[in-house]
Formats: sequence, structure tokens, C-alpha cells
Amino acid sequence: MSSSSCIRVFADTAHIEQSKHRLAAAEPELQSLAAVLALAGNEVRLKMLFLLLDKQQLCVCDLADVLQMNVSAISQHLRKLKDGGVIQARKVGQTVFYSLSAAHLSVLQPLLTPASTSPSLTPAR
Amino acid sequence: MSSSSCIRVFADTAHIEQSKHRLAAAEPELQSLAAVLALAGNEVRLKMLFLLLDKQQLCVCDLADVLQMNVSAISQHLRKLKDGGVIQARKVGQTVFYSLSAAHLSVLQPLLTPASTSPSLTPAR
DNA sequence: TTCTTATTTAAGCAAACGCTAAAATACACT
DNA sequence: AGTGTATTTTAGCGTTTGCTTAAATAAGAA
Repeated sequence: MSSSSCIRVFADTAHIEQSKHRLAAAEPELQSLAAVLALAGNEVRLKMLFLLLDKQQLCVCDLADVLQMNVSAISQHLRKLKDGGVIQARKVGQTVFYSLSAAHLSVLQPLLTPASTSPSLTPAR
Repeated sequence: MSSSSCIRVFADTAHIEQSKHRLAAAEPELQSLAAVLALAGNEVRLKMLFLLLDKQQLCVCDLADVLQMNVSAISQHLRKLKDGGVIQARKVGQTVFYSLSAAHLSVLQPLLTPASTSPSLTPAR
């Protein structure tokens, strides 16, 4: 039934079929996980998330200051993070404060606060 | 000393400086973490990692079969993962078996096996 | 209202990405 | 040697990314 790429005599078709099914079952989760990881997989955006995890709330120009980058570039990264549901915006006057949103935080937080295994991402308070 | 993007009268320069220092300290780790996440942030590659976590070892054409993709495309993704130190290759005859390498596994494994919190990525054996 | 300030948006562009198709390499078998 | 299989590599191409610059919104302050 399934078209093989190679002619493996001893290839176990059973295992391959099993993998296909497991993959199909996990597909939607993997898809949304990949989207979040793609967002966090950019160094600038990962730094933003790191800073937001530390500071709760930061405005655009704070981030621009800390990251030493163009305000426009920062704003565009923030937009992507917001569109991905990773952060949320709160406007206070003319300044917009961004903070981590609950969604996907369970995947991001352990990455940026490696508990005891990896030593140094969380500075001692 | 630090050039501000905005003229926030009540901006606390102290906090900003603090963030800068924390960021500088975490920078190398964030950089390598971002590299790994960028690799995992591609849906095809994330699926590969998911399958390798489940099956320990898979050859190129197995992956091509399961993912229903061109062998060449698969091979190119595998190369990126190998270059990033995420997987390793073992050649057995003419077939090359790929498996997860120890490096970075501590960050990838929890993503793909969400323990108890998120329910369904790990199918019941 | 006019003048700043904070942020977003749009346009442009170089670089990176991910795929396809084709050629190259490597290994086994006869 | 020659044939077939598994994998990699190369070149090409369309798409996406991430930045810069400039213009557009939005909201205080004079």
C-alpha cells in the first residue's frame, strides 16, 4: 500500500506504519509547537522572552534600549510574538507594555529557567 | 552613558541597566539555545525529532517514507540537524542510521514528551 | 491646534530557507 | 568490471525572513 523510497528487504513495514500513525496523531500538536519554537528560535526574540520572563512587563523602547536595536525592528518582532499568542499588549498612554501571555508559557518557561540541570540561565536574585 | 530610544521621564534606568547585564550574562546560552530552537522550529525537522525519540534510530529512507517527502529534502534537513549537534549518524552498509545525540537532548526531550501537564504527545505504549 | 513622543505600518532589499531535479559518491552484489 | 541501491551534494528557484528607511497613527503637552 505505502510507496517506499527504498527497496529495503529487511525493512519492517510494520514499524513504519506504526510511526506514520503516531505521527498523524501528534501532527496538530507538533504543528503548533513548531510555530512557537520558530518564534523562539530567533535570537532577538528569544532574548525578548528572556527579558520579559525576568521583568514581567516591558515597553517597546525599553526593549530597544536593552537590545540595542532599532525601535521598528523591535516592534516587528513583538508583532510576530503577539500574533503567535506568546505575548500580549497593554496600552497605558502612548506607551505599550508587553508581557508574556499564559498560552505557550508552559513550553517557554522551562527553556529559559533550566531549574537545576543546566546551571546559569537564571541569575541569583 | 546609554543612548535611549525614547525620552521616558519616569523610565527607571537602573532596571534597564540591570536587564542589560543579565542579558549579557545569559547571551552565550541564549545564542546556542536559539540555534537549537530554530532547528526544531521547522515542522518537518520537529517531526523527525519526534520520530527519533520514539524509534531510537531511523535511516534516511525510513524518514522519507513516514514523512512522505523527497529523500533529498530529508537528507538536507538531517544535515542541518547533524551540523547543529542534535542528531548523529551511524553508517551500516550503504544505509545511514540517524539517532538523537546527547547534546541538547535535555532541551528537546521535554518539548516532545510533555510528561503529565500537556496530555497527548506521548501515545500510550 | 501645533508640537513632541511612542508605536506601528509600509516599502524595499539582501540574505537565508526549503524544495525540486540532476549529478555525484559510496557501498553491495553478480 | 558492471549494475543497482542508499545517500549526499550541487545548482536553481520561488518564498520567507529580518533589517532599514520613511511615512502613518495615536496620544500627551504647550
